[in-house]
Amino acid sequence: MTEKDKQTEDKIFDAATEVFIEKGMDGARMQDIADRAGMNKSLLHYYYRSKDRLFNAVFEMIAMKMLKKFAPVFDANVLFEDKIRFFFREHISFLQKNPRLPAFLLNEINRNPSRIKQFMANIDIESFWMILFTQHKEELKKYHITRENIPQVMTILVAITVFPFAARGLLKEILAKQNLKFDDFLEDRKTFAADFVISALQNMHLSTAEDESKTKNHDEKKRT
Amino acid sequence: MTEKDKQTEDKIFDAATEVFIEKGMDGARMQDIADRAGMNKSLLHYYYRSKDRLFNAVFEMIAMKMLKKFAPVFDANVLFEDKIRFFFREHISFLQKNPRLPAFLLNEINRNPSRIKQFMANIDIESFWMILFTQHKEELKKYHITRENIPQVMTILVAITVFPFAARGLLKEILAKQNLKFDDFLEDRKTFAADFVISALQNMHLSTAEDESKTKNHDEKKRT
DNA sequence: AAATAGTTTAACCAGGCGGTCAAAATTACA
DNA sequence: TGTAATTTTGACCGCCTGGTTAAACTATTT
Repeated sequence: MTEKDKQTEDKIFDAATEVFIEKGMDGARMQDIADRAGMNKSLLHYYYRSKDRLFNAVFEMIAMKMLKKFAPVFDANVLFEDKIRFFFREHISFLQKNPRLPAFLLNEINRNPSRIKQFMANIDIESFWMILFTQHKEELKKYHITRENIPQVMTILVAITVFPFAARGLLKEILAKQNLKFDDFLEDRKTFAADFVISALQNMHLSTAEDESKTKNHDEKKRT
Repeated sequence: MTEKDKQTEDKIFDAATEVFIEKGMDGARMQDIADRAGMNKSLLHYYYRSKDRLFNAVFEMIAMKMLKKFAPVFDANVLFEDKIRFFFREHISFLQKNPRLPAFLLNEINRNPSRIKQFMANIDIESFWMILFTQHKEELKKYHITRENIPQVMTILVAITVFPFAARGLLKEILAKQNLKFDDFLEDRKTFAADFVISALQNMHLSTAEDESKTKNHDEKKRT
């Protein structure tokens, strides 16, 4: 009866995913998950042994789901600027369909940092930086982006897409006061963010002399 | 003995702040707070009645602490670009001293969205937009930033500063693989982020023709 | 059809939780 | 100093939690 097996096991998994995302590991209740799956609480333990193991299964699946979306960064023969446009368009679209994933992951990682290993076990960061740097060596040089600055830029990219979802409730409310809708905001953001970042990259060498020596200089001159 | 009163009440509050930031509302235990304050658990109820009220006091204080940092945005007679530099420098410095505040606030708001009111009760968003727009009308026009795009830009600013702290554990690990230290990353970010954003603003009109008509014209299929 | 193996259930723990309370200790006041 | 008021304590309570178990139920095999 493997058929029925998978059926109930999946029902548990799906219900657990819902509840864990909604309430978090600490706030979630096994009884709540059982109710939502429409079955007896003991079945959760029959298939997953403990709350911890059930949560880990859910966490692993969500982490993978999130990480998979970064794969296109490795595509060869694509201009850096096109990757940026593609990233913002696709990643924001993905998060529109899964708006609670960022907050879930960030919170659970902060709550239990040992899960970072679980999250990073499936990615090879070193080769990520390598591929990115070698694939776009010329373009990055043109932008005056040094090797040490790549993380700064990448963090800006991720921050711009992820943060609005992590602060979703707050941002919704703030936008509403200006008669703006969150969904319209996101739709605009797909292109605005790309234009913004590309504009910054193309022109950073004009507005700054990126020497460390300049760091604390307050008086700047008027622009051209 | 109002002196001793304040003393123990503050000890409770401080211990509660620690524990709530560390474990969150759901994960925090009254006994844990009492232990950390070095007193009997009943005293927490004597001074704060319930876990809920104690948490609310802590949440309110942290929300205010965070919001106060946005006040300089209202300063008159300061160039927009200088405000941006000031913002990144001061806000990142503030968060370096309070690195867990963003994750705490974001999580608790997501977990219980009704707290948004509590968070926003102390700020007047409408006049925030108004002041910002009128104070920097000329500069924003020069940047080709329309009224509707201001939230996009502001969200980018906040995202760039806050996200690294919300994803602190993860980012630390990622940077370590490139032999970079989180603190150095933040130090660099104070100036890099400012240069990046200002560069973007100064040159967006060059790289884009920001007509609304263009916004949705990418050769993709019609959206919903 | 009977025995076997796998699935689902209800009843039931032990421990931990937020919260209460009466008594003890301390302080304030006359 | 004596007494009233306040602060602090430990013992306690009812409830909820994750988890267990034996029995009931269902499907599979012979």
